[in-house]
Amino acid sequence: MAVKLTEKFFHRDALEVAPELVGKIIVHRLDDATLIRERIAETEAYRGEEDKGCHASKGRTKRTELLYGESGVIYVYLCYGMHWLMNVITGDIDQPQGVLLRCGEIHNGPGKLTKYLKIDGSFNGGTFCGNDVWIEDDGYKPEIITAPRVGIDYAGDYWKNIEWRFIDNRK
DNA sequence: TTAGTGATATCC
DNA sequence: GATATCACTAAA
Repeated sequence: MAVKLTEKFFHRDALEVAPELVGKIIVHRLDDATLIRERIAETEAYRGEEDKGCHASKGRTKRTELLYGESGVIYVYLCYGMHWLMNVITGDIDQPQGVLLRCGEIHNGPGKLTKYLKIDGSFNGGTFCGNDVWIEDDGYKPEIITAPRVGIDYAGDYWKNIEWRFIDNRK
């Protein structure tokens, strides 16, 4: 019994959505109808302009515009010229918040996750509520542990240590 | 540990 | 137009 998540699921606070996304299954349907599935093992919440780890903390730009937009939107970001990091936008319009899908159960690391799922920049601005990429709930209830987010050393002690990273403890 | 990679933002 | 930055990975 796999239930496809709808816009309603994403239209909540990032801090509610992020832990609930752990254990869900992301599905990508290719042109030839092949389904690529991977269970999400780790997410991170990014929330608001005051969150120094969030791209939107530097202000609203063309790049971060999506963060302010509709929930359920896919925000794909090219990092270090090679790796696509995949986010889902949550919350209300004009609130820059989202959840980074940091890694899957099989393929650890955000770069590997998107590579396996064949996600790239062409998905930026898409939606998880469409027919190409979506997220399923098959009833799996992971044991979730929290941890400080990674890769935001520049964000200062407060934001650096806040535990907005959610990991499936089964890993 | 370090090199490589490219879009973005920020500085001229 | 130029440069500094960056939520990473692979190779060594």
